[in-house]
Amino acid sequence: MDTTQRTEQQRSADRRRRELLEAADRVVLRDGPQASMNAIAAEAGITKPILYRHFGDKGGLYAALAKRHTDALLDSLRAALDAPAERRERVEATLDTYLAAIEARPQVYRFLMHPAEGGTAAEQGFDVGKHSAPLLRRMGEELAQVIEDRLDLGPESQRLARVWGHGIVGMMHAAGDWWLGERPCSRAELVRSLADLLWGRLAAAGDRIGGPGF
Amino acid sequence: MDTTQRTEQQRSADRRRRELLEAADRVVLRDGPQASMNAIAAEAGITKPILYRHFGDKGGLYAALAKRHTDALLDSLRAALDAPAERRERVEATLDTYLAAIEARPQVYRFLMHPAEGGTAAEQGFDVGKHSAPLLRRMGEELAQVIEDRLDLGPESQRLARVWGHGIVGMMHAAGDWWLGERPCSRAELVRSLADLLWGRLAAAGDRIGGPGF
DNA sequence: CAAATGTGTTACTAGCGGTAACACGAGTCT
DNA sequence: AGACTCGTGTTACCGCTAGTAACACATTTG
Repeated sequence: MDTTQRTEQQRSADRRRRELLEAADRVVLRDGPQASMNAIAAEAGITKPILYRHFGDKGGLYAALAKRHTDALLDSLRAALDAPAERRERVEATLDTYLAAIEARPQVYRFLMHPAEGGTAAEQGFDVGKHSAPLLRRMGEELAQVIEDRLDLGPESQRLARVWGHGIVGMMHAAGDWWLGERPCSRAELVRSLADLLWGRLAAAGDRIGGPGF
Repeated sequence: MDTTQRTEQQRSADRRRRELLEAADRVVLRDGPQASMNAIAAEAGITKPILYRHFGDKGGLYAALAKRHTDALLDSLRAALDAPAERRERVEATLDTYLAAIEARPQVYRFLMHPAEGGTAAEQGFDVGKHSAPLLRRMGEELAQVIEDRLDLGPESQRLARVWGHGIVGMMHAAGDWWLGERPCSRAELVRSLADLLWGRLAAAGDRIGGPGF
């Protein structure tokens, strides 16, 4: 029952845990989302059962690994969202922050986007704590909170903020994913185009000749 | 070399193929994206190798199954996009069509969106359909085409249209996914909120008290 | 000293995607 | 008729995966 014993051993366990996470990080960076538990264990210089003792199952390792990156990315996004600047500038900075992150480490973010997708049927029965689609949902909720806190949207503000939060995050994600694959333009151009979309240029645009009347 | 023989046998093969696809459809509707080849074969009353003879590998079966639903959904979306009405009405009709579809058969569309399922390493070698979501890409390209055809967006119209196509589709998808999970409001409310976002209400909204200056 | 605890191993299960080898039936060619 | 092809179906297998049991070693704690 000594606290000294517990803290000392726990400290060692935490250090190992961090080392294992870093090894997993390396493997995911190299092999992408298909990284196997065997490969991660080998990279860490150990064998599988240790991974399972530390993280329970693959979902646990995924969750721990995801938390690191989502927390880091969300911190960057919060900084961009909270910068003292015009709204348009803040929106563009936020978009650019996200796109720069996925551009720098595409494999990691592809890994983060795909939820658990377990092999066995254990996932389907009861998912008390792990059903969440982690990164996208968290970003959506976070953005929704910022929108609701800072914008005056009238009586439906709460619902509007949440819908917009998830919608904008989805827009950012899908456009970023497509852009990463095709690279049809520079990052700055993409940012400007998306901000234009959010700024109502879709509604303001004129019809082409032979337009919607037909 | 008779044409009659060939067409006869091919007709039979096509019929079997359709039957197998319908069995696969049933299993996916029941078991979700984790449906295994064994389960599909059992549902069809046969064994695995026949599936592989017809569809090559799991990706082929996925692609064939996906094509059916994507084509059907895209047809509905095109109809909504081409309706003779105001732009705002068309946008809302398109959003509502998509949301009604995913509401009616959530499992199918979850299957279509999350195909990647890291099986063996064989999948990694030749990636016919490895891209995260053919449905999202196709919808994005399709919408981009409609936007470019019908809107006058100035000199950068082509790039803008493609970015917006993928962005709007991503917005629709992410918001729909979140909405399906939480059901925080009615479908009509969601449609209106998203259309409001696209109509520039984000840019037009006023600041809250103690706003961005802090 | 002995008990407990974290670290590590080998060896295994069950299921997956995918494939070879073989067997049967129905039309076709000579 | 007999041989030949071709599509349909099987069983039995491969290599891989996630996950687990059983056992061994070191270290700290009572």
